[in-house]
Amino acid sequence: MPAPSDGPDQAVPRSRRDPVARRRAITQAAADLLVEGGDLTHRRVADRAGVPLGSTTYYFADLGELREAALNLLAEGLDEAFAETRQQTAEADGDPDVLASQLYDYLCDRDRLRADAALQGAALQRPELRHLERRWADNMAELLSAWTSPINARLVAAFVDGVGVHALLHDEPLDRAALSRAITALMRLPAAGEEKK
Amino acid sequence: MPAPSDGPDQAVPRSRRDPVARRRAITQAAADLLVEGGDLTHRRVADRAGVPLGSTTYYFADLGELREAALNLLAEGLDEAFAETRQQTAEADGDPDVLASQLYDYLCDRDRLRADAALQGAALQRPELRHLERRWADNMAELLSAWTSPINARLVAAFVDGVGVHALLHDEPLDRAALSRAITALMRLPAAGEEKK
Amino acid sequence: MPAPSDGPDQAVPRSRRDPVARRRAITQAAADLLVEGGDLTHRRVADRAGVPLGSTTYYFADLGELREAALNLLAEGLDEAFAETRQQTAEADGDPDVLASQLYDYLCDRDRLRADAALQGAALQRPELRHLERRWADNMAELLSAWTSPINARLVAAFVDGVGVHALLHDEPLDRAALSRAITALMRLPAAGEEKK
Amino acid sequence: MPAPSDGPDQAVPRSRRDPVARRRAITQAAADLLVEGGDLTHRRVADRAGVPLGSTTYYFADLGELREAALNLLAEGLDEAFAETRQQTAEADGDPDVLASQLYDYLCDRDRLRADAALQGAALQRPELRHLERRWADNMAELLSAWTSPINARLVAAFVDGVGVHALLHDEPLDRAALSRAITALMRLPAAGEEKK
DNA sequence: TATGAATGAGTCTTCATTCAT
DNA sequence: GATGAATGAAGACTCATTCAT
Repeated sequence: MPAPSDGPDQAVPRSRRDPVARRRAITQAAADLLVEGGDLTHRRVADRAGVPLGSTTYYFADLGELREAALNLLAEGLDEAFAETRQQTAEADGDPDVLASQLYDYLCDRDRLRADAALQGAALQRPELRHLERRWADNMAELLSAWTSPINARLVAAFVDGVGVHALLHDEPLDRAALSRAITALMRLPAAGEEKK
Repeated sequence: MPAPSDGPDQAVPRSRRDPVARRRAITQAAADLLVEGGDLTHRRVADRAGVPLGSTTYYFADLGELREAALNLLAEGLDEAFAETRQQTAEADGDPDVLASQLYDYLCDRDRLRADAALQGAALQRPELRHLERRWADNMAELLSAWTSPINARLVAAFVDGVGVHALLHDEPLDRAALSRAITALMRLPAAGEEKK
Repeated sequence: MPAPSDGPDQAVPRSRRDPVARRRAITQAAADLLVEGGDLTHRRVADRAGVPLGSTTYYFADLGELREAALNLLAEGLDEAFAETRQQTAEADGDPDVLASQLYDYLCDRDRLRADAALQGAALQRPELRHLERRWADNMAELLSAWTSPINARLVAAFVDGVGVHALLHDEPLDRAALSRAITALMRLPAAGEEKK
Repeated sequence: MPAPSDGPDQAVPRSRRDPVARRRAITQAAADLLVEGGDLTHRRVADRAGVPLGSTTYYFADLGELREAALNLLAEGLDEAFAETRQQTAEADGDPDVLASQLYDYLCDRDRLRADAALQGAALQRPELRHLERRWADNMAELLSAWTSPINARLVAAFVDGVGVHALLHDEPLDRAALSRAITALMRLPAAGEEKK
């Protein structure tokens, strides 16, 4: 994925004596494991990453640190995806349908969904990791803040989260139109006081 | 819970000689542990339940079975709470505000929220346990089906789930009015085709 | 060592399903290791005791607890030897020569000396174990207190300790007469004030 | 210690490019660790000395060698202190009080005491290191040999060792007068044969 | 010459599970 | 029926040591 600036030399052993790549490989393997929902153990990570067991403890002081790095990687991946979404919605100049469409795409990407779920699970279980999940919520709120009130933005963010989990748990396909309608409705919710009329 | 329905027997040491109570105590302890987010181990369960270590393997073939029983207990607890909610909303004769109010109460009960999260986490991690979480969604859908379309019911269910997780992860208090508005809006969403006008 | 009350059955497996004996065997093995000066590890203890690795952690929560139990065993052994010494010196009705003789015997028993050194080493390295070593010093002081002032008793105790370590470190045999003279002299030391005459 | 006797060279980063200083820093760090009673590991030594991990194995073939060097350093330190003591006692022209006073000072210096204990512990545990501890005893014997018989000198040496350990293990302050009396008495012990009269 | 990366052996510890009693 | 003892597998982590650079 990163630009292969290997130069013209050999390109095979990859990661031997390349601390950055090695660390990354380990982190990535841990992230994969997390997404797949299995337990995170040094052994499993090492196997998955194709590195000797000792490497995992060489690069990370303890399993918690490794887990955090992996979750960070996941969060960064989501951030990137998010930046793209923002980019495209910005161009749409406030059309809720475009936003709904973007979110629909998000909800169809099960890998992303599972990454998010992993983040959420970690945050739920370990309070000290809550900031990772909150990042996502904040991103969402920020994205929406251009188009609706902060409070509505939060409702939409919660809604999308809920729908994401539902998508993972129930396998009936999502209905794009219904989703679009729901998002539009939530974004148009009146503020307190101006209820109804 | 401990109604002393011992019958005319002797004064036994409580739950000794009462396999059902013992099994229940173990299951409950496991459920508590699950809600608290700790690892589930025979030892911890036995300690928590105040029973000898051997009991946990005597009553449950293996840890998976014990976990499932505990999750079932959790699900039952939620079912019960749900039945109550349904009861009260039924009496309200279709007033969305009453429903919103009920859901608000649900979202304020962090224990319930955490039980739900535990269920969700288990379902997310182990596909064979998905039915447990789905139960909750089905309950929700059924409750709402009297008042809105099935599809909207699902949207509301997802929304409530999402808001629940948000409540656990972010600690700002929830705004009852906003929630009420959102639920009402989602329930009133037009079906496909009757869009807009 | 304990009376073999095995009954008429088999007498071989010894310690199978005999928690007391097993615990004792483990403790003894650890004590032996300590006396020999090697590192104390679960594996080594298990090997030495002829029990599976898991047993050592089953009977002792952690290595520290095992070490303490082993040191206690050592201390008890010393206590017993001490009781005997006291017994015999008591019968001697205050004859310093008898005391010196006893101490000489003590200093010739290298096993005892090494047990003492192990205790001392542990106490030196881990302040929380100092009470174990102090026990020995207190015993000594008490034994001597019948015959000399407390302060002289402490001097003698320290002297005996020092000679013990010397005996371990230097291998020339000890001179019984010199030792006897030294002890007698230390015990007869005048108290402060009555110096010389 | 860091007298900048760099000579006319350049301003190097301190000890970089100065193998001797580096080796010494490592040895010193190891000695400190030994005195503090902690485990001796390459990592800990490197950290303490502020040198890269590799240095510790670069300068010492293995940990045993490093340990021995550290113990040697400790022994040298004691030797130096000893030389001073000898110097001052020599000037005192045989006054036991002066000697007792010197020993008292020694016993009040807990750092020295702990260095000695470390040496003793090492010698007790590893026979091949016994010469290190013996050095101290020999020094002592030599110092005293001018004033008393060799055998009495050994008794005094053993006594001082014992008192040193006592000082470390029991925290009541030492009584200078008693100590002085004891040393004097031990030094004046008659040789075998001339007992009493 | 020097050093950070690397790794496999070995440490403590926890645990599910089995089983004798 | 019940339960405490027992144990081997596996987990986290530490480290001496080796070696590429």
